[in-house]
Amino acid sequence: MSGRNPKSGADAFKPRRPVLADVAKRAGVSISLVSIVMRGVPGASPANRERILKVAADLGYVPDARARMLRQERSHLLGVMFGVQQLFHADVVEGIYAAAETTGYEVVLSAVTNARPESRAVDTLLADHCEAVLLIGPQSAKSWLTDLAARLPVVVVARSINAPGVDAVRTAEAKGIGLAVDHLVALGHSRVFHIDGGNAPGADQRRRGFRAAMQRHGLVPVSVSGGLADVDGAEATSRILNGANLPTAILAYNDRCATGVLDTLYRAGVKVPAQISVVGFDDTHLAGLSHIDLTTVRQDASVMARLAVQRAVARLDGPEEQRTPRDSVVPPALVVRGSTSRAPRPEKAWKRRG
Amino acid sequence: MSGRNPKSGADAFKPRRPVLADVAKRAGVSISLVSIVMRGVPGASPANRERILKVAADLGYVPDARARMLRQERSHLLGVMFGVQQLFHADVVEGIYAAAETTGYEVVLSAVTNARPESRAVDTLLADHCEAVLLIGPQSAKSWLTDLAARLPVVVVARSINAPGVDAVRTAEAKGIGLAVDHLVALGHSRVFHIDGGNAPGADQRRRGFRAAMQRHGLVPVSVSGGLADVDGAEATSRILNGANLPTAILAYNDRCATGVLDTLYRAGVKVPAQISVVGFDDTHLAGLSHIDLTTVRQDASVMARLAVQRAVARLDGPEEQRTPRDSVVPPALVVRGSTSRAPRPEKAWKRRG
DNA sequence: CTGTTAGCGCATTCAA
DNA sequence: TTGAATGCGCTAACAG
Repeated sequence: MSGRNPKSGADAFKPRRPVLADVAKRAGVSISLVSIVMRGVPGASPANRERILKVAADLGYVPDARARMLRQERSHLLGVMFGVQQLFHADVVEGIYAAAETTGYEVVLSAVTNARPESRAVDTLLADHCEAVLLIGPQSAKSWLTDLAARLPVVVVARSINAPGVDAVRTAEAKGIGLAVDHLVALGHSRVFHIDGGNAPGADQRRRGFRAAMQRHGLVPVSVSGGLADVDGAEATSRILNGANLPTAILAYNDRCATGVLDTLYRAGVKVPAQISVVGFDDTHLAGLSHIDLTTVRQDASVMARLAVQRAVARLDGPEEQRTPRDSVVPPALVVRGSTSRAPRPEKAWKRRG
Repeated sequence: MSGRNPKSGADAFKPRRPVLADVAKRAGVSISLVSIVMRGVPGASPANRERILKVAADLGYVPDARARMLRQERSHLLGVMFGVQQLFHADVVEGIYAAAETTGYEVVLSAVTNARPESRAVDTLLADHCEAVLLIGPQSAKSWLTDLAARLPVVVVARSINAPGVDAVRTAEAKGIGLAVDHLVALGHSRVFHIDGGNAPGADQRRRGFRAAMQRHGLVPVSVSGGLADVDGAEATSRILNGANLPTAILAYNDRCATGVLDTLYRAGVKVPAQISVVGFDDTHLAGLSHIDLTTVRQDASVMARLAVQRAVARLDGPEEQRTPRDSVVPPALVVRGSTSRAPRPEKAWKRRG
């Protein structure tokens, strides 16, 4: 009970969090020695090291990231912008953490939500002194990305973008759609519709890829405007069902959109895949659920994440020839599940009721 | 072109990011005036304010969060730990951002992944000087939470915990399970099994709630060990199907687990809900997909998020009587969908094949 | 191996 | 309304 803090009068004040000096005083050494120990760099005797670590633990000392980074020339921080509700983004984020582990960089997350636009998300990343930012599926204008890229290395993941100064890691979207079309054509389908993603990441590439693949097979490509949510897929499907021309297969912009398609077909009493085959994109966890059991084009999130981190680190620390932005294209793969089957014979094809 | 940086010799150096002093020099005013303007506090003439803001924008000045927070007594940061793959957590995170918006606190995210345990996630939050932490569905030991709560306000969301010093915002789990049991009993079910969540958040409460509800109806509660992933639900269902005693309804720990249940039943040729009814928990986006169409117990993520933020802020800034931790219980609601129906007549009940 | 010193960018007294 | 000085907690360079 002796030797307590001899500060004047007041008895109950908020317990300040311990700092380097507190640890030093308690251990009877200098501040810089404690700093050396906390950073794990050589320069302290084993005995002191052990004792200081013990004192620090006792006090509950946690290094102050703010002060540490303020002092250091570099932050070694990678900023990641992602959509908190996006299944595919979650896969990429997980991969980014794993990939960053071995690089000496820390990851800082910034979420995009309904109430939090991309610009806000990135501003906090900048304020935090991230050295590079990885943007997952950004929707912002190209010019905005270009401006951002003038300030620090920007790696765009899962959006096909051709903006100067911006690194991109993307799936070969057109090729992926091509795989899906080839698969359907091999199953005898000829009336294949594409429900596109509107302005969503990669939507344009997928639309083009669809057109090219269909034409390659001598078929007529029909694209219907959709979006990235299930409601978009549902609405588009309703429009299709109300139209004159009916497909035997639907290629949705992504898995989530495809669930909306399945939904609407199911409610309309259309059998999948007997009457209409459905293909998604992404191979999110959703697609594998056996009640959905969706044939889909797989984007490899962990490979994309690894490449994205590699690119960011190369831009920052790599040799000169690695410091310029580039495109990294990851090959997609078709995952065949139960939502596709041989095209129905014309006379057995689905007819509108009533 | 006069008055350029008079630094010696070198011509091409890395473009340092602008700081307060750069803006001040360019605008021909003092640093502190720029500071006043950037913080938006009174003390500058409208003319100056406008000009300074313009210069700052031109230079691409972004306040340095590290330095700002180092200087300030308080960080006004709320740390949020969440599982990046958890659908329900995403809903809560979104709600937390929305709720924090009006409080003057910023949100800092820290993800838990396979390779990143909760302790690491929280350590970064502490290093960042968060004033309080909101932990979504933490799995860590109670003692760890108690220790943490000794350092700063801790709000646990979606886990029923009775740890001293810890705030909790949770659903009335037992009541939710009770609603599900009541629903099933009203449909004539008597052989109801519960696939539990093992050690997962709330699992124990749900198990107890199940037992109590069944006994209230004079029925025998059967609990089977499960978990929070779909594979857990699938495995448990296999065991059930191989057992001697067959249920007419299964209550899964959560929606994700329930999809595993549906999956396995589907593969085994068991019709849902004709032969077995299935109920989930959470009402994640998953449950509403019509191909899953799962009757489930809804946890209101946005209400929970709002309460959690309120509690954190009250602990930090509230009047004295608000500064002690407490439990906030959110009522659940049953969402009836297509995975439940009237119990099959005994003679029509599902029989094992072969 | 250890302690001393300076300064990162900013907010904040206090003077002018 | 403005400007000069101080220090937040820490690291880095140097001196003992």
